[in-house]
Amino acid sequence: MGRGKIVIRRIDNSTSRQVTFSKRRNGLLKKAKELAILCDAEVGVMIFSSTGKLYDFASTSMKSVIKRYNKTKEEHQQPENPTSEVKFWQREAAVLRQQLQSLQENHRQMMGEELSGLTVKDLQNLESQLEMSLRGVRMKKDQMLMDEIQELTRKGNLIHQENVELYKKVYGTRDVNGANKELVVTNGPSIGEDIHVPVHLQLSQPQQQNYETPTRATKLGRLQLH
Amino acid sequence: MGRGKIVIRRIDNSTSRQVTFSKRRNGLLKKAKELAILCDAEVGVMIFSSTGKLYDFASTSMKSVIKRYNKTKEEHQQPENPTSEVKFWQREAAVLRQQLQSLQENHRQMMGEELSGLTVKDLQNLESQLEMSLRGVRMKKDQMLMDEIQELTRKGNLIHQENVELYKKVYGTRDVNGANKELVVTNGPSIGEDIHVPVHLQLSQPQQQNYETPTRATKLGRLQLH
DNA sequence: ACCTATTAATAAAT
DNA sequence: TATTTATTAATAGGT
Repeated sequence: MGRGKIVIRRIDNSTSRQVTFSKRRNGLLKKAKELAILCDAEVGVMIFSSTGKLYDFASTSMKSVIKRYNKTKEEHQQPENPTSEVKFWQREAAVLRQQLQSLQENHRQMMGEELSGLTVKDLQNLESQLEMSLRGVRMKKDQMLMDEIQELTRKGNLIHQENVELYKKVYGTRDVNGANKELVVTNGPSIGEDIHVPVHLQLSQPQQQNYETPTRATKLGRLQLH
Repeated sequence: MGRGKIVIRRIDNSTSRQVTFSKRRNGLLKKAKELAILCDAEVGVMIFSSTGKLYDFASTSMKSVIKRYNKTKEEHQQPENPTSEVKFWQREAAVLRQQLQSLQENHRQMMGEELSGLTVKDLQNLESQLEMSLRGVRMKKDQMLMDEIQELTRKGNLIHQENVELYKKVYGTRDVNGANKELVVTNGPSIGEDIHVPVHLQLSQPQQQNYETPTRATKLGRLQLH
């Protein structure tokens, strides 16, 4: 129900994700209200954004909804038993720590470190994965550069066109090939779109330039945890 | 969004109310699921029909959602009875969650996914990193294969040596170049150590074989968290 | 439950 | 973030 159809899958682009979150969150809360009013139901909705912010709605009060929920579920252990609460968070931390550790090991292997425990087959698969990633990254990069080139070309042509128009206004249509050639031709002969083909070939090479601060690589390579 | 517009007000007709409840309840739950998936949010919905029946959805678990809700509310309102131990673990979990998120984003980028937010420079650095990793992985893999070849060669030579000794015991030292050549030479002429040079060159190519279950790549590529 | 005209939600662009 | 607009999705009312 928008300009195009979408697949229900995590939205990669973080800006779009945030925008969509904002819209759909409001939509969900509105629908919850309507349901409660139209159908005389008791409704509670809790939403935590990925950044941890809470958005909620309760037709009566959240306390009441939760109480009723617990009652229905026959789990009366919600309030505070300080010991159990500590245990809950300890377990939470343990789970998170384990996930972190697993992901870290993974990350190190993808960085080409800590390969000792792997079999040849593991290494081949890792190699394939890295090749695939590399292809994706290069494709994206090339695309961005080509887009930029195209945009610049477009603008160049516009300006060139403008020059021609200005020239006509200043000198009229007579003597087009005369002394003014130098002015009109300044931009070079025909700024064509196909200029990107040789450029593309250049950019695909595994260049090791590093002509600016390599902040990103450092960030990627040496994520500091704890 | 139906045959006619409706006002958001309690539906008098009990049958219509029930039908609408059923439809809109499903709609709400569906939207909640979609929001959670699309925007990476933690969502909990509880609905009690006017007859008291419970319908609910939680992207993680309702227990977790309620706990988080209570925690968030509690933090923002009363400086209650903050058992320092509970607070400690809550902070611990928060820190770990943040680290996880950071590492996950990183991981996705190294997998060639979610490249939308990056600049060309970022992509170049990422590319360099992937190339470096790839070199490391290939080097390790080649080393392992070469070690294996060396080991096999060593064993082959030992067996060959043994064969020679056995031959001597059976036929004495006479006629070493005679009809027995075929037996002695079975292993090929001179199982040398330097055989690895051409082998190395072969193995360095970005082969895409995948002739066995890619369990490792899958594991690396799709680490499931939560 | 199913059908479909109609409204509501929202994806993408701005 | 807010607004606009083209499209899809939800659903009201009917069978």
